[in-house]
Amino acid sequence: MDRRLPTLTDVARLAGVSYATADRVVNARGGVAEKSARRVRSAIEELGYVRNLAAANLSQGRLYRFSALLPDGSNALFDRMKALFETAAASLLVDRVELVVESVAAFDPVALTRRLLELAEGGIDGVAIVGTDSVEVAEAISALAERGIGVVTLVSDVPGSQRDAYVGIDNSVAGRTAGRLFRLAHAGRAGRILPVIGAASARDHAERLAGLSEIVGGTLSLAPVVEGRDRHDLVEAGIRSALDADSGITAIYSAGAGNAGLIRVVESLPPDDRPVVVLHELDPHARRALEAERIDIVIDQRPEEAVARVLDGLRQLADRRGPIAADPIVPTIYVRENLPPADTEPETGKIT
Amino acid sequence: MDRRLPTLTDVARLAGVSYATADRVVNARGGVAEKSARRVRSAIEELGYVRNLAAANLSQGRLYRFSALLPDGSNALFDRMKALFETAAASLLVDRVELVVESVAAFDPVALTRRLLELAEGGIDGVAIVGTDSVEVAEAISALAERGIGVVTLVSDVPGSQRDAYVGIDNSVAGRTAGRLFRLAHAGRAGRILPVIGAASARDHAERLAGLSEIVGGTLSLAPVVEGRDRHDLVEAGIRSALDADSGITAIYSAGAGNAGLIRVVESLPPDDRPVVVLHELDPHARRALEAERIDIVIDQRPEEAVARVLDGLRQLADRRGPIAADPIVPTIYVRENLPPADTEPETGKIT
DNA sequence: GCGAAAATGATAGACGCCTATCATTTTTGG
DNA sequence: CCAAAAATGATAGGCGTCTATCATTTTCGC
Repeated sequence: MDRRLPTLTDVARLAGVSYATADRVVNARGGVAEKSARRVRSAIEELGYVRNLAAANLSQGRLYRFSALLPDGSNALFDRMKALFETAAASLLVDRVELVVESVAAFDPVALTRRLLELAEGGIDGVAIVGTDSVEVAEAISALAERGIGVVTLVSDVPGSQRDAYVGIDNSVAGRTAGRLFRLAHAGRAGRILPVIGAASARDHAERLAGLSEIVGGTLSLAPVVEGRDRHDLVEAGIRSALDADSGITAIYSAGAGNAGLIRVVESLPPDDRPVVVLHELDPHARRALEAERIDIVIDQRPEEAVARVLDGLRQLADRRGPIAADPIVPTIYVRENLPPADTEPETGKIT
Repeated sequence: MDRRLPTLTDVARLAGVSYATADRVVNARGGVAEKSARRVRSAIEELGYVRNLAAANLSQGRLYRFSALLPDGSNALFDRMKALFETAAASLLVDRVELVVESVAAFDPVALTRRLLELAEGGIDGVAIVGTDSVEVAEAISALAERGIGVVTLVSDVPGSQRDAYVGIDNSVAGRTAGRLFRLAHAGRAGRILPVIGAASARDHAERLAGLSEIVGGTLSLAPVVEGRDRHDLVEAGIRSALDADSGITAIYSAGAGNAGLIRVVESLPPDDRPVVVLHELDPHARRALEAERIDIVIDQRPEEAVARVLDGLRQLADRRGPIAADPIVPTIYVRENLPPADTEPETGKIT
């Protein structure tokens, strides 16, 4: 049954050297004649030897220590990610991975930097952070990288930094995707899209908007942008006045948060004569609106996938299994019919 | 730095019993007074003890042996899955997981059953199969389940069997999703959708078609179904004659394979006056057509995710970490703009 | 061919868990 | 209260790797 895999002892025997020499080769300790090294390598090749990571880690009492720093404040996406990280933390314990999820002040590069440097002192193996476009943070990342600590940026990247990977969507792609869907939904007819963003200064929102503009054109035009500061009330007010001002609006694209406000507006319109609505992030509001056919499309970042990739990536980095593979996360399109099952966790709120 | 996690020895000490007794409790060997067992359990609780799986497996020389049985013949989806399994196999070796990917005769329950029973004899730990609706196969699965071998069905389920999980999309959901997109793309205008399937007897195709019908209605109707037997030439011919016969067709839905034929037809139509096209599986043909704006939507099963889930699930089953979590895989919608990067692997074919 | 340097061999202990054995203590029933 | 049964303790060996030490052999330069 349980055929065993070759061990380093097998390799040494086949190579005709001692275990010690084989070990010197695989662990690059030096002091081995090239001739012997070659024999060991070819024995490894021949036997298909693969080092037993479990045994290796056991022998060193290795404990992976990772930290995920998420911005505080309430935000559907980060709340979800936090929950996902915490669930993952429990099951990772079996593999000797200790994952700590922390909050840091949102939009505060200084706080983030400080915490990163503290972690570096604390002897951590890897960190996941939500990037901020700031020089301090980029420098802190370099400091971590120097110590061999893996750094993965999540949702938002830190441009020009030495992070090992970015896990998140390309916002320009997301915007173009929205644009494509608007074109599809207009079926060649003319229309005007009302863009709603948090702030023009928010890079991700701006990128989405730029992506959208790339695709629309021809029969579709853009109405003046509403800046809703990601707040329900402002979003609601902004959209209402835009709709009042322009009866030619056939579509609404919300690139930011505060979508409860948008949904309230749409709910007050006649269901059979409302604009096409595309928004971001599948939070409970969005899900309900989609189910009620008040909106058409939700573009989502797939936090589940992002979290899984982050953790995978951090582990690989910690094992020095080479640079981590990272195709970008692709924004996912949800319509009413392909919604994933709702999270049924009763939200005990207990943090362990 | 490397704080260590509590070991069973720590637990025993805290509980005031010997290691042997603590071991008897955690491994359910029996012969322990309830009073002692309780003390051990509460010590485990208090320390947050989690058994070190790596050490456990090491001590037992455990080698996970999994097998993935995929139908032979050439099929874009299964080819892709095969490649994914093989890539995964290499990196799983580090974790002492031996994964063998095999082909079995497609649509042949007898061959599948035979191979399953052989594997059961061979002392395997888990199997992934593409289900077939057949009693023999269901019985073979039961036989494996009895021996404690994990069985996961992939892409297509085996109804009424004891498989531990099904990993794949709900085809009815896929069909409804397509329907929703057609409604969106018609923007309230009337239209007629031409459905193309492999054969009416193929359950998955039939389910997709049924899903589609649930959603369309009102202004949208269905043209007579084209059965293309998943062959390019037949699909092409079928669609051409359907389009000739009915100039009112505004959309085409291909629920099966043979889409190269469909694409050829669309390429021969004027780009600015062609039907809305939705088809399944992001193979190279589909990707090119999407990029060239000859088709509009591809609904994909996400083979990457499916394969990852299968392997994860098999491992969990082998470790007896309880029943495996399984939200269904949700069919993904691709438009031209949110395509994942193409597979650029040069296919060296080298397996290490 | 000699001494120094380099390479190699041999081996032990640790990591945490599993399995097994045997001795000892405690509990139970009559 | 005693014998039998049940529970508990103590401990050894092994899994594959890493780290370290020390002894021995081979190679090299002159």
